[in-house]
Amino acid sequence: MPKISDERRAARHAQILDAAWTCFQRQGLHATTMDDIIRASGLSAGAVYSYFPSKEELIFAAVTTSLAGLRDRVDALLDRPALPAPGALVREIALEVARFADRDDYDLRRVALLGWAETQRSERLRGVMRDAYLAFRGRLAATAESWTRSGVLPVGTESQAVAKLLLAQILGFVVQSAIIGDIDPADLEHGLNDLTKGRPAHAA
Amino acid sequence: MPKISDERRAARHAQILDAAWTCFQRQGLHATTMDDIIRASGLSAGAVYSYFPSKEELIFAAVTTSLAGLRDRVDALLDRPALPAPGALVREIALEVARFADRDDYDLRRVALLGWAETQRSERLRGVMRDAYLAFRGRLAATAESWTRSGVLPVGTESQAVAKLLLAQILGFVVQSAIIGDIDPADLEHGLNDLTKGRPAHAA
Amino acid sequence: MPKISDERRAARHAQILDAAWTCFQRQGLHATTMDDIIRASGLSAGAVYSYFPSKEELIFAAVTTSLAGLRDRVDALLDRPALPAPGALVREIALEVARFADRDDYDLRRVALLGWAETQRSERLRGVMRDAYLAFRGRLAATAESWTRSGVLPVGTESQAVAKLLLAQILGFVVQSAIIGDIDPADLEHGLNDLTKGRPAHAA
Amino acid sequence: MPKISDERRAARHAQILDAAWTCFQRQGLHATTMDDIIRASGLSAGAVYSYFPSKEELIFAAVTTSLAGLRDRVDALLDRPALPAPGALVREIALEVARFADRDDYDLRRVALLGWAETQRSERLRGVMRDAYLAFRGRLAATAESWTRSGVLPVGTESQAVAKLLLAQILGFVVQSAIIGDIDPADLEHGLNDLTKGRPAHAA
DNA sequence: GATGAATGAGTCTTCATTCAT
DNA sequence: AATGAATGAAGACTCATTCAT
Repeated sequence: MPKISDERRAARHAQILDAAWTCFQRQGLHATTMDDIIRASGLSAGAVYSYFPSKEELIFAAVTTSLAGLRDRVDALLDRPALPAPGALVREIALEVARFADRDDYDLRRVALLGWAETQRSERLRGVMRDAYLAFRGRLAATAESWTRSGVLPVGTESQAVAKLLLAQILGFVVQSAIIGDIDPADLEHGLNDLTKGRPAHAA
Repeated sequence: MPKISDERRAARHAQILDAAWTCFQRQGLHATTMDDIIRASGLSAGAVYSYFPSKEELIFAAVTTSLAGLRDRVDALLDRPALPAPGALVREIALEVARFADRDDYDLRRVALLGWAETQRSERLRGVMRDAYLAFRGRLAATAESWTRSGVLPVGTESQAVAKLLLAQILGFVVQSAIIGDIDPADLEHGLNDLTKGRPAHAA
Repeated sequence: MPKISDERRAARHAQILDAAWTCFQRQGLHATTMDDIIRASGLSAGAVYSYFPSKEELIFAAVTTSLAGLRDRVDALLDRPALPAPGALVREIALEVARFADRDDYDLRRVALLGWAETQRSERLRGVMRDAYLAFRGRLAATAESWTRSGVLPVGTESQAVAKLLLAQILGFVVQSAIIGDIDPADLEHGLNDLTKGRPAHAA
Repeated sequence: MPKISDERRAARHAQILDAAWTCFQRQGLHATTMDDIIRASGLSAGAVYSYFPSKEELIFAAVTTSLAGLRDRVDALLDRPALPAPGALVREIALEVARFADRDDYDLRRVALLGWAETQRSERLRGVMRDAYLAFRGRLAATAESWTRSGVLPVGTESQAVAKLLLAQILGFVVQSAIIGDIDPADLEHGLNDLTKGRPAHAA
């Protein structure tokens, strides 16, 4: 029987995670100190540590939470009965990624870069992220299959290769978005359409 | 010791940079301590600091050097008189990126993730990286134009959009490569060919 | 540990300052390491740094605190309704300075030399010290005026010049005291009396 | 048989000492690094170390040299056959101290403060400085005796006490000069004359 | 349960001095 | 004799974590 209600616990949890992301985003994962997060959360050191036993755990939770948010949004997009053509779908997903901001100071694109780097340090995080992207890619492969079935893509399409390419386009959009900053979701669609209208490579 | 020769200076410089990359790759940029690098380089603290005035500068140099290496390799690929079709070109570039390893313990893909994250902390690094990717994209746009001229891509092709898409594919390959690890340069080509063989979106 | 009481905070503050002075006096301001002070204070590095954000700040606080102690003692001397003659007053002040030792290992005279040197490095410290000595001299000037009013000094006395001379005598006592060590407060009075009994220069 | 002439050696010696003082004055004794001095001297590290075996030795030489310069100037003043009255003499000495500048960036007053502080760290330096001031005070005592003989000071004058007071006035002038900066050699004379014109303390 | 002061190992960096060339 | 690159022992300061109150 906790002295504090479950709701209150969950609220605190979210409050800390929010504070953490605000800091992480501004300063990066490692330049952010626990004190930064503690202050931003408005709680005490002890309180924060009662929710997350270490900074590593907090980083893990923060990245994982973002990944789950991304999954929910992408799932919503892919669960529709009638799916748009590849170019349009990529545009829509990229747009959703760009829009993913719970608060003003939260941008999934910047978050992603930090999480990816952390992946090189934490085996566990790499595992979770791999699983998330693998699941994402699995859904894209299923989509490719449905495109093949409906004749949008030719018979014999390698759905896994298509899924890898589409995921690459989205991830690459994130990188350009965060570092160069001059890319628009529609650019992906336009580029893909231009490429599609060309003569197939093997016929050149 | 009297004045050291320029060659020797350059050799020391490279020796330190090598040591730094070995460590950075193993532990990430910030978890690597100067002491790690100093020990790995076989030099003394003072010697390392006489070549790089701070850890930040060393990180900057390490990332920048990688970027220059990438540029050289990509340039070599794009400078050929007869360029392959889009799918094949993307495959070749991705292959080159995957092969970019001066030593066993150096992998441009892993390096890239670390550099991208650092970009969120260092305005200067972001600038340099932006410029590098912008130049890269410029070359891809020029390639798209030549494809348009040679009829590989249709008249009216937005070369900038195509370049953004192609760069996205390469960057996204890097991410999947580093995190999931099951992607092959050929996957990009195959996926793109499958997509290209489909009916153009607007004609569906 | 919950919030610490103000008294306890003040006690810790004084404890660190005490430790600092003990070290400063033994080894000088710059040869004293933070570790020396930390060990002498019996606290941890973090604790010391939570009270004083840097060594410079600690030096500043230490010198400033001494200055305040000096001011209090001198004020007590000058606030008396009936002031002694110049020679006696200088002797009394010098005696007070020589006695100023909160603990055995604290001697304002040695402290002064260190603070004066530091004054050449720290603009801020120079400002504080200048203000302190200016205030001291102001009080001496007021004293000179009262001597003039009571006829101890002749009409037309330049109270500022007298104040400068008296302050010089006290500061010079400090220097001789710290470096030569064979000077007694009474020496100042005797010397001044001998000089005073002589024929005025202009009347010679 | 040295490869380098004695003159050249002496010139080098002076050159290093000059460089040292320039740096010491700007930054203080301890904040000045050997590298600062080496660069300012225009010589190599090895060269500087062949003249002064350690930084401590260099500091000692620098302070000692200043002391010798001071002694020469004061001696010149006190060697005159007809000495002025106490107030005028103090003014002249203070003026000489204020003028003591071999180069623009050399000021004996600032130097003095640094040397005094160092005195607390170096037994040897304290000894040399004590001897120098003792000698100075000896000359002032002799002067006091001659004043007594010539009737400027009353019979029974304690020449040692007078000398201590006069030295205090000069040293105190140095302190006020370096820290407050608004004192003039003439202030000492005026203050002393005002005090001298007053009724002797014992007669008050 | 909560607090936040305290800990102390660990970080980056400097700098007096040496010595191979 | 002269050079200046190299050394490496300190130094100032930080910060994840704990635990007495």
